[in-house]
Amino acid sequence: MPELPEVEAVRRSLIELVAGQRITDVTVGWPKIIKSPEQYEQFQDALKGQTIHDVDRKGKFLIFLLDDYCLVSHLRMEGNYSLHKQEDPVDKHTHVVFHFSDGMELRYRDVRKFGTMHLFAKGSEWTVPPLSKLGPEPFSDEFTLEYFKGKLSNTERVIKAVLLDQSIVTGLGNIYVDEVLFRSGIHPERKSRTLTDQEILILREQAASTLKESINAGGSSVNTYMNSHGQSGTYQNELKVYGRKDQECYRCGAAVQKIKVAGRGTHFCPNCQKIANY
DNA sequence: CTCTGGTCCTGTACGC
DNA sequence: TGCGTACAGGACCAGA
Repeated sequence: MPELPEVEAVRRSLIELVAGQRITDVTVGWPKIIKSPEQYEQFQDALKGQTIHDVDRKGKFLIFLLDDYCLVSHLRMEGNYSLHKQEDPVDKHTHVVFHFSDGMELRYRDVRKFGTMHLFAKGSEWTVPPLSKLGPEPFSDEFTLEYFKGKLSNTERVIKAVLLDQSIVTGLGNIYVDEVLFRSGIHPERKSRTLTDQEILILREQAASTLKESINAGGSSVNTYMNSHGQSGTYQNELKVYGRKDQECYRCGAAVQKIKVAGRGTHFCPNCQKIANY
């Protein structure tokens, strides 16, 4: 559920909590979260003695930079980090704990257990999945009109499926794709190759502006999502179609519809986002 | 190539 | 009131 703006909110709050912290030990309560190294014991061993220097992000991935390693963390549906004292009671959904030399600990909590962590030797993280497969972020210089046009015209898929594909553009998830398509006046089931140059231009602008606005609002707090300080964002109040099934479209008053597209619940306004004629 | 459906998970919503 | 069941979803994988 956390998408780019929410992960950015987490990154900003997290860096204040962990920058400079030295890891003395790591507890792993659910080994499946650790995707690499294959043996989670190696994950634990490698991290002992490492200091966290910075927390970066690409798309929906958090990237912890350590002395010799790089920890790549994906929160998936509802993973979250928080700092605790050792003596604080441990929630039953806490699956990974990073113990620090000052006695505090960073806890990774994830009710669904869908989140992932990859540990790589520093510098190699961009050469292997998952980071190597990511396309540019919507507001990056690499996300040029030529690039976007090329990707959209090169496939028979519907636009929603293309926007969810992290290898084409990274950071959008189910919520923001619906919002961006609404703001662009484009039906989620339009074949991406039928989009006009003008529509592609608008889509690119709206993808960037929607995410930027949400970042500035601290992200959206749908389903009680919060950053690592326990603060919620406010962008959920700005959502125009997501979660508004059967409610009036803010723009035209028609009832917002919910259908399934690319296997996902999809909200759109049938009046503002017409598919006819294509 | 692309779509569908299963997988991983568990809390929540819903029907009876 | 309480129980069973369907559902949600990011990324990935197998099969059509």
